[in-house]
Amino acid sequence: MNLTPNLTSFVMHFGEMGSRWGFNRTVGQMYALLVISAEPLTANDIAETLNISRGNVSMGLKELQSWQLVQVSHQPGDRKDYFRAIGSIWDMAKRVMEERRKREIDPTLSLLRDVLLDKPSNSQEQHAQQRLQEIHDLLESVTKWTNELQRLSPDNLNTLLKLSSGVGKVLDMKDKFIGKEERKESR
Amino acid sequence: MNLTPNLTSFVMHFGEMGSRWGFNRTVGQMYALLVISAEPLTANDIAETLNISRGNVSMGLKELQSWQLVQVSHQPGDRKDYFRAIGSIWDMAKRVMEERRKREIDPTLSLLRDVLLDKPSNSQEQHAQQRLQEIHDLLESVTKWTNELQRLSPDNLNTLLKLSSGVGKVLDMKDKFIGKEERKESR
DNA sequence: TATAATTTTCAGAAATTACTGAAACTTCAA
DNA sequence: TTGAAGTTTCAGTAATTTCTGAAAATTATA
Repeated sequence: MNLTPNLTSFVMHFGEMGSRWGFNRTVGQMYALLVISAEPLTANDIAETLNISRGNVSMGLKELQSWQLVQVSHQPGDRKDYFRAIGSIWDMAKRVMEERRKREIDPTLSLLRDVLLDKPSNSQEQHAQQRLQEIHDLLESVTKWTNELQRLSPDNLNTLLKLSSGVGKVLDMKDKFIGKEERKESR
Repeated sequence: MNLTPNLTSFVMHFGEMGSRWGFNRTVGQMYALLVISAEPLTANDIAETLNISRGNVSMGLKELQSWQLVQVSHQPGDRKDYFRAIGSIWDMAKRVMEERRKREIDPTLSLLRDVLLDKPSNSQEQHAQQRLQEIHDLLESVTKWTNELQRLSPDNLNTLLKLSSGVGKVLDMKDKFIGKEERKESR
């Protein structure tokens, strides 16, 4: 397959950025390619278009599948595997959020929990634990948020994102609302 | 300086995670060390405690300063530089968010803007641009959100984080509320 | 200004990570 | 079964990143 210069530069750029997003250059390129492609592609299409080895493509696709960012599909009467990027932009965003949480936050959270179980044995530990507790609490809140976001419908996600300049407003709403809800519930 | 086993394991863990968070192992360890330390440390303290070379510490501290995560300070009558992690957990969280946005989102956003300026020259580009437009819009919203979050006081950030499980509720109510607010404002 | 204390730089070594391509494996159809 | 079409694996190599340590630079003090 041949890409226009414009699209090539996007694909290459995504490769460069790849490392900052947690996968390597070629995986980034492969994903970009799949995202912009109207049709599903075979591993060979990808290897050719990007000029990388067939073996590398196989490994890269495995990685992308582990992120649940690409899906295999098949064409009738053709036994090759065809790959495409999963669903909507929201699906992608959710998956990336989820995977990064798993890789970047969960392990630390679990270590922190362990460390915080021990009683501090001296003033150095005493002080350290205070900081670690703060980090723990923050990460735990972030985790809750991402869980919550996972559950929202695309519609609500959209609303929430567009609401940005209204974070202040959201906070205001919360007071009134939560207040109301709680009063209602406790009645 | 000597760390208890517990703290050592935290520092080492932070090193391992470092790469997932955008800096290398030793930079991660250095930061962890500074975060849990009650007193500011000299570059030599750090090199000794972590068993890494003085030169490496110097480069690492530069990196951490570029993230604005550590500050230099001085002790009267001592010309050594002392380093400490910046302020509160919120300061840290904000800085990390900000830096990651700069490194992970901004460059892509700017490339996307460029690519989207060109009129699609064929149906391949046509389709690609649609997807790119979606990605662009999403990233732009995320950017706005992070800007908004930067401005919030620790108090409000706290409230917002704690709100997580209520996001759904708030969104449901949103229509009524935004309606109400706007009516109020336009009066 | 000289020198001692401290920090930074950077060339090369070490460690890590990514990539290739040929061989092994799997799957399907005849 | 056999073999053709396709995929995966993985040992070895290439590329990249990180780290060291000695030399250069900086800064304060006498």
